[in-house]
Amino acid sequence: MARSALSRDEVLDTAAALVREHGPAALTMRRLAAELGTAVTSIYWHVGNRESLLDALVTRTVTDLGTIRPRGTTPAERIVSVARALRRALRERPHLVAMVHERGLTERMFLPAQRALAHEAHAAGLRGAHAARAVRALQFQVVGYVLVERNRERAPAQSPAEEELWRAEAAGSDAELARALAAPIDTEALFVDSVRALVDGLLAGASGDTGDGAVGRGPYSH
Amino acid sequence: MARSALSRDEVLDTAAALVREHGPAALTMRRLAAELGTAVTSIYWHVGNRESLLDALVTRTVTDLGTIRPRGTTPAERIVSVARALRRALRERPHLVAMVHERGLTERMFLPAQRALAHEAHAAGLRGAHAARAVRALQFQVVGYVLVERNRERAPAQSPAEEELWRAEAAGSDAELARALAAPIDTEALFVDSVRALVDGLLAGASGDTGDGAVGRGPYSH
DNA sequence: ACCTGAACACCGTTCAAGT
DNA sequence: ACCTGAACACCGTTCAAGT
Repeated sequence: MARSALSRDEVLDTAAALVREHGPAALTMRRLAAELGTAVTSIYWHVGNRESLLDALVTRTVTDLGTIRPRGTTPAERIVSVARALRRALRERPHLVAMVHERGLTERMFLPAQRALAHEAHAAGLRGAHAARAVRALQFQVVGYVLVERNRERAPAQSPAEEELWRAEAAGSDAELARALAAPIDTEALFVDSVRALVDGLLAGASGDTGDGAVGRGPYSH
Repeated sequence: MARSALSRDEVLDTAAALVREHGPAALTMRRLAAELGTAVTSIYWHVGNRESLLDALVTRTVTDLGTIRPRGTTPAERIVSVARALRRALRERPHLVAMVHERGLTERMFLPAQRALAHEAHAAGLRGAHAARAVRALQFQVVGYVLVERNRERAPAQSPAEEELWRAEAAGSDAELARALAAPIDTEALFVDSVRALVDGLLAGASGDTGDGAVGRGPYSH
């Protein structure tokens, strides 16, 4: 049965669906062609090659992540809300986000959120280079957190032997701490706690200076 | 020329060298065989298949990252020193660390550092579940930071058009902030600032309680 | 302008055969 | 116990040929 005309968008749609459902490894040109009901070589006419097909998928994902609306009344609340919204968006498309990451476009994907954070940092009284550092610290933290979190989810089950090791070694100083570290993590709660603690630390340094200065001031030289 | 007996260790060594010098994509069974001067199939006798070869490389990397010695006098200083040592170790083997990450073993790799952080959290007066959260917040932050940082380094050059966009949009509120965000990042300084700020935020909540409690206490409900 | 099958140079892996 | 070449089923990509 001769299928109706193939289009670039159709190729991208089916490719995205393939990645979403079966992971990036499933996106081979031959399988994609089979899914589309065309010859493998037809795809090349529409998207060039596999590399630029992936580029296109990644670009799409980046623009999809474009909308961030802060919620809450205080700057700190609004920053936490941006962080949470971002985390949710990233977690909804794990494979595609991983592809964005592999291609080094994580930062670009983050531009809209960065803008929102900059606004809130300003509202919180931070200025100039000082504010920029706070924005970037938050940006790195949120993105980094989600990357680590995703990694944990893919991780093979922890061998019980290792947990025992942990417990034996650390029990001397704080048994409850050792137990808590051996227990599973509530990653949502930890995320909010982390962002909150960082925001507290960042805003604590907020005085009107425009400064070149460091965010904290302790003697942590190396 | 018949080469001397092949060994599993020799296979792993050359494989690791290949990854370190030419990236993970260069590690094909055929190329590895050529490098070793043997038939492709000999490798299979020693390491099973490509998958378990990668497993072995990753396991090696994890144990290599095993030694962490905190430096400094206050707990806060010592935590920052652990974070910096860790960042350096991760950055020395970018490809191998990426492989560890892909295989979901980032957390395992982090066990020794986790132990050191737990010790310092205790010394700083944090206890029980409260201390565990602080340890994990730091752990996620450091690993996440390095992941994001590595990503930036692989990123394609930012198009000037985007920077202009940024500047135009944000200039209204804080011109210097906009300029600072358009400038390149001193990632080392940002890293230390971020860790410091997080430590400040985490230790600010430190009172003797064993608590279930959150690290901060503000009303950031959603 | 769009689609096709044949062909090329690569993969990882298996297996029967050697020593 | 260790090594080998041949063969298999997969890749992405190119290209001349069709409509």
